[in-house]
Amino acid sequence: MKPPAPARLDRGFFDRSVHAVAPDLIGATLLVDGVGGVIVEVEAYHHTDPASHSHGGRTERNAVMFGPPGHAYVYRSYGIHWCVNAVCEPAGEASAVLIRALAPTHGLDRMRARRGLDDARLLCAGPGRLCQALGITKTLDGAPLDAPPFVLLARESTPAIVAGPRIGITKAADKPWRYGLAGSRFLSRPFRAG
DNA sequence: CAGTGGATGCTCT
DNA sequence: GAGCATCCACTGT
Repeated sequence: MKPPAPARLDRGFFDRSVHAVAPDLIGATLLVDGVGGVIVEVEAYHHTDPASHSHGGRTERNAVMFGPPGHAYVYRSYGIHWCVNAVCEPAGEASAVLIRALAPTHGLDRMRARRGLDDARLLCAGPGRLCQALGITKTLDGAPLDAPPFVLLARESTPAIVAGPRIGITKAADKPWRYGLAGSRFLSRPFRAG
């Protein structure tokens, strides 16, 4: 017997608190046009969190965060990189999970060509790196995660998850809202005691 | 391995 | 005009 195909995550998966969705995304598989891998690192940004782009209210850039869950919020970081989030919670709550690192499993050659690197460990180890490897840009801002070019597959077992402070922020920097797959070689940075 | 600084462009005040 | 949810190259141990 052929094992059952992994379930696709539907929009209902994201229609929960960002603090529930974020750790549940660890171990899920994210693909864009067939290129991607297993999510090993994420960060949660709640609308009541001063570090969240949505904290100051709706603007042109963060408008997608105020829309329905299960969609991609893509923004430009430091003028150079793209970063991708999954919008969570009921529409209007404006919370999202930043996807920070993948363990590459699909389309390694295309990732290497886009990144100009051979080392699999560095292809998707960081939010800007993974967007470059998967070809994610502003054109996917607002796109649903349960339709092409995205594929999002549920994990098939519950992994060991570690948590710690988020990276690269100055506000609410003490909150332990970064989640990672314990022991993964593909994290953007190691977890302190994990 | 740790720390520093430059690149680079858009958003918001 | 300031401030970034980053990355890379370079320095010094």
